[in-house]
Amino acid sequence: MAAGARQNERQSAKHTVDAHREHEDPQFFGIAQLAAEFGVTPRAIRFYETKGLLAPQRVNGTRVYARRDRARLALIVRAKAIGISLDEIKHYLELYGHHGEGRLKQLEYVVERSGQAIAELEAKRLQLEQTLEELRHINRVCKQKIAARKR
Amino acid sequence: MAAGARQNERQSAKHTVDAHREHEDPQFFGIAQLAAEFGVTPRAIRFYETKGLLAPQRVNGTRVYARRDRARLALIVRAKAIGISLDEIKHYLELYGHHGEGRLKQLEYVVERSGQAIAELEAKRLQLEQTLEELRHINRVCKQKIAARKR
DNA sequence: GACTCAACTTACGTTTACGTCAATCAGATT
DNA sequence: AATCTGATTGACGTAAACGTAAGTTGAGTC
Repeated sequence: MAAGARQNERQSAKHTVDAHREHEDPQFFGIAQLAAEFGVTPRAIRFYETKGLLAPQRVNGTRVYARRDRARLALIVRAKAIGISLDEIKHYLELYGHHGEGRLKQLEYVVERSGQAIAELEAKRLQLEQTLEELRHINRVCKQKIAARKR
Repeated sequence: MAAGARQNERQSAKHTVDAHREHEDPQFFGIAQLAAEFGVTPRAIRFYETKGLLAPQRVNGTRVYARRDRARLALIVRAKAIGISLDEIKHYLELYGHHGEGRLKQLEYVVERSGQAIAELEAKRLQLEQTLEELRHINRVCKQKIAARKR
């Protein structure tokens, strides 16, 4: 992860220029860099792009990701871990994109959609907590039985 | 859901026998019944069986599900909603199966595995709550902006 | 200027989780 | 006996989410 950043530093010969950038957090990121950071493959990131979830700038064809893109990828990865499909994630991302500007109609739409999304996720959290509770029960019971045998 | 149970009652002509069973909860279930109850298709339930997640008794080839099978299906559906693969769910189910009997070694294994499962689910819950928090933030901000415009 | 090397595209393959017929068959109904 | 309903077993299809291989290109390195 941090190793990827180190390699990029080495590539540049301008020590002096690098020196004054050393303490800023980076503005842009490469695909391999992000892939390593979020534990996904570059292939996956390009795939997300074909699905319209990401749209990084290009420099001579090479993808260059800004911090906004990085944040979007972070949300994609989290949402995937929760078990949300890429199609649904696309809707989430649209909420992220449009909640700054927009006219009243737009804002009201975002409120409604995000409200729905929140409700769905809370339902999912309920399922998760029920399952967790059952597993904790099993764990508890087994520990008790083990303790009982050692007496 | 409850409509499925009603249909089965109607099929029997022995009113007297039915009458004394009326107030017991059913022992067995058909595939269409369970499918309706849990919001999945019969095809899906059969598919889970081919994957070794269910093993109902057969009566002349017809699948008959006991309450234990019903409970397993409930867990399958919940786990799927959380975003767990059928392969992983299989492991969960094995915990459910083996935490009653078994020798000490077995019990200790179940404790360890269920402990892992709990840790993983708690991690997932964290991701979910982070995402929820961000959505709530968006929702809040948009509502404020709308309120600001109406002034 | 040849070489390296990462990143790009295109195309096809794979796994998971089912859906969709089609044919069959057991019971219940008429 | 004929029919109808509901369930079962293949066989095949499909959509999502990538993996893999093959060939190309642009930017620095020797």
